[in-house]
Amino acid sequence: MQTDPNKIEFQEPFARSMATAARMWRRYLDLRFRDLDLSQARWNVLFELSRNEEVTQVELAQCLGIEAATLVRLLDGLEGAGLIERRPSDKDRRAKTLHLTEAATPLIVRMKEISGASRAEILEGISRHDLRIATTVLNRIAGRLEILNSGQNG
Amino acid sequence: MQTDPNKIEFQEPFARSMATAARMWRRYLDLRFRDLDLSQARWNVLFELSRNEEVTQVELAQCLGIEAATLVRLLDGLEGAGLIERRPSDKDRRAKTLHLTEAATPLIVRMKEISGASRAEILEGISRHDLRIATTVLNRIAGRLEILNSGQNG
DNA sequence: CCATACTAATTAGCCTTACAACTATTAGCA
DNA sequence: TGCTAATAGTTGTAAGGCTAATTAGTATGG
Repeated sequence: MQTDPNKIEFQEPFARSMATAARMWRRYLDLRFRDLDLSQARWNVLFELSRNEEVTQVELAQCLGIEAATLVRLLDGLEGAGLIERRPSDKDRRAKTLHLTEAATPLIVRMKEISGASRAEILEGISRHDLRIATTVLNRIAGRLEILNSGQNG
Repeated sequence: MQTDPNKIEFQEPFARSMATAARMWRRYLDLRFRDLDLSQARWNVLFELSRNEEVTQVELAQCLGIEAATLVRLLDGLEGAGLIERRPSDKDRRAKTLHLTEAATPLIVRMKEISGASRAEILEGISRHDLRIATTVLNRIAGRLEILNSGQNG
């Protein structure tokens, strides 16, 4: 570690804060979504799908930054609830393309409201400037971790 | 929502980045700790305990920002691995105080090295200034969420 | 063309986390 | 003092995330 030692004392608190904030954020959203019988994880799937339909599972997992195996169960739940459909791809018989159902659209509107309101509530009082810096930092970290993780696995 | 609409477009990307970065960070640490048969979650417990022994489970859960019920299982694992002990409190017969064993100390040294090195690796190239702003933002969020969550539950 | 390597989706099994319900104990108040 | 409310720890159950392994299908190299 030839890193500037002055920096190290900032790194540990950062890591803790990030982990805690992320956990609590999810918890809060799960709470807010409970009336709709949905969770933050499922909401993310629906939201991503609403921006980008016809994708395959692998592609969607990539967008969401989760493993394909994790996505399978989320999709099982959403399919069981009648919110999405899996259709066989006509290009590749292994693959399935994902589609929102009619039932999903009003729900997505409602969820957008809730998640937007929650975000505003949680982030209230934080300046645009700071939020943008924080976002940049987090993006950079995610990018770095993607390299590091893929370096170990593949 | 009478929030400045200009801000909203920054909020959604922030939330996504935070969730993704936190997930990937945990994943990377779990990978790095695998040789030691430990996980990021257990490491956090040991680390917090090394700074603050003799606490009860409720107190420790508070420090870590997790539920007491969640901590129980983590402690079960650590106790099974011979790294901690639960002793009955002499002040309150319901409570137990937590203590590291001899076996834990060399492991903690090793884990501190690994987690420090990982942090440096992941955060490399991010300026102290930005990191501090990001930390402040995340801390503020955690504080806000604590209020919001407790407001719903208790 | 066929054997081999890769890829898409799934399943099984594990860990971390949460909530709810339960037991034992303590604290408060009437 | 004795009843009631709160608190410490535990257990049950469920969801989300991961890896590893399986199955089916595609691509590639000889």
